[in-house]
Amino acid sequence: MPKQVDHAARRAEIAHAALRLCAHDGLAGVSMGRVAQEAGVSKGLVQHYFPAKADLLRASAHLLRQEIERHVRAALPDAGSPADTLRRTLLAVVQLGARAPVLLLAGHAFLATAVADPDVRELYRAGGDTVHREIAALVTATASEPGLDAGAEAHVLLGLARGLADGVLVGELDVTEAVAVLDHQLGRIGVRANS
Amino acid sequence: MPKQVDHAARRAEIAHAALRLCAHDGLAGVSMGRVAQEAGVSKGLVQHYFPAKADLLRASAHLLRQEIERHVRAALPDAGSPADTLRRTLLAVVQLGARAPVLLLAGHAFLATAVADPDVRELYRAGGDTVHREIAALVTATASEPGLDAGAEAHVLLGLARGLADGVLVGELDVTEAVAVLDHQLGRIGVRANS
DNA sequence: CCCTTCGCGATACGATCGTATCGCATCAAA
DNA sequence: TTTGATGCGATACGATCGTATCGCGAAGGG
Repeated sequence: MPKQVDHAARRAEIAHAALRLCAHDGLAGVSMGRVAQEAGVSKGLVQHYFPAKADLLRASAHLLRQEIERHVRAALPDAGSPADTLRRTLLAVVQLGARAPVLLLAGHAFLATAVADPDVRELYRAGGDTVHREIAALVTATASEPGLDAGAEAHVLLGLARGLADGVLVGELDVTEAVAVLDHQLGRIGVRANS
Repeated sequence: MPKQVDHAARRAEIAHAALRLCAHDGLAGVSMGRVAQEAGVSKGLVQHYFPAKADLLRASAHLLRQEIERHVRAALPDAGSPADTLRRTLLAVVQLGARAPVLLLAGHAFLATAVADPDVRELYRAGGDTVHREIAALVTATASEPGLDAGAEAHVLLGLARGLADGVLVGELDVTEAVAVLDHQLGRIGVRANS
């Protein structure tokens, strides 16, 4: 057999470069040539790993989902109480707006393709569902208030966190305010800021 | 004087066509030629009213803001109590995801340009601020719970509404669920669904 | 009735797009 | 060391991009 390279790693590198461009200029700024330049490789190489542009975009969307998940999970190094885990998870989402605007922006840019491309659409739906289930489980585990509808609360918290992240992104409010608002809402279902 | 036409109307028509394309394919799908085709005019005409593409995009962003405002205000034909107004306003935001996905999608597509272009960025920030102020005023006017932080509540409600709209958009939940979640949260600050 | 002035279509241009194709190193197997 | 499959760069091509420029038709004032 001839030369062997880490196929997956190269693909990820290129897709990552595409995400960076996407965050900076939107999907409009993503072209094969620019991705190659951003990744520091030749245009031919990009073509080698992604025969068509659609392949590259799909791969980028999948990578994006992984990256967001990684970012959120990275905020939970030491798992404390369920209440703590819940709060830290939501905080991580809110902080996406400030710490990883790249991911948020790319996520928004892909929304348009999500309504057109069934694959990407399913990616969004499934991703959202998974997070919602996890949040709901944490709400149930916390359960300091009786008679709480965990599913509804999860939707409130998740929707709120995402809305706040966008608000932070456009400078409508800063992270401190957003965190305060989130804690305010968390307080209502019995989750206090300190641990 | 030679021929006279409604300059502003033509500009609006063209910008509207751009928004439609933007919602369908994202900003990547907006080109001078396609906008002309979508608007049913010649490419030269588009160029006549918008010398550069950036002009067209800026105008589209401004039109988008107006359209969203119009959509929300259209949901308040008969102004009832402040509580009713508050609920209907937020409902209108949530229903953007189902009834006018074009506007939501275009809004997301422009987010990337909002972080780059100071003009568009200010558009987003100012728009968000205005809505927030109005919501906060309505919360204050409703005020069935004592000791409520109207600003924080407004952020919760607005963030939630936007997050829910996105959720509806990608099919994560349907409008009925989203409305139920919104009403659930509204109930907490003393706003009931019936009037 | 002519003539100026503006609205608008048509065409042209270089740049860049996505994609196809070719050719040359490179390295494992024989 | 020969060999052949493979990684990857280079080049080419038509389409489409954004923009510049020209010219005709129309319409109202002289």
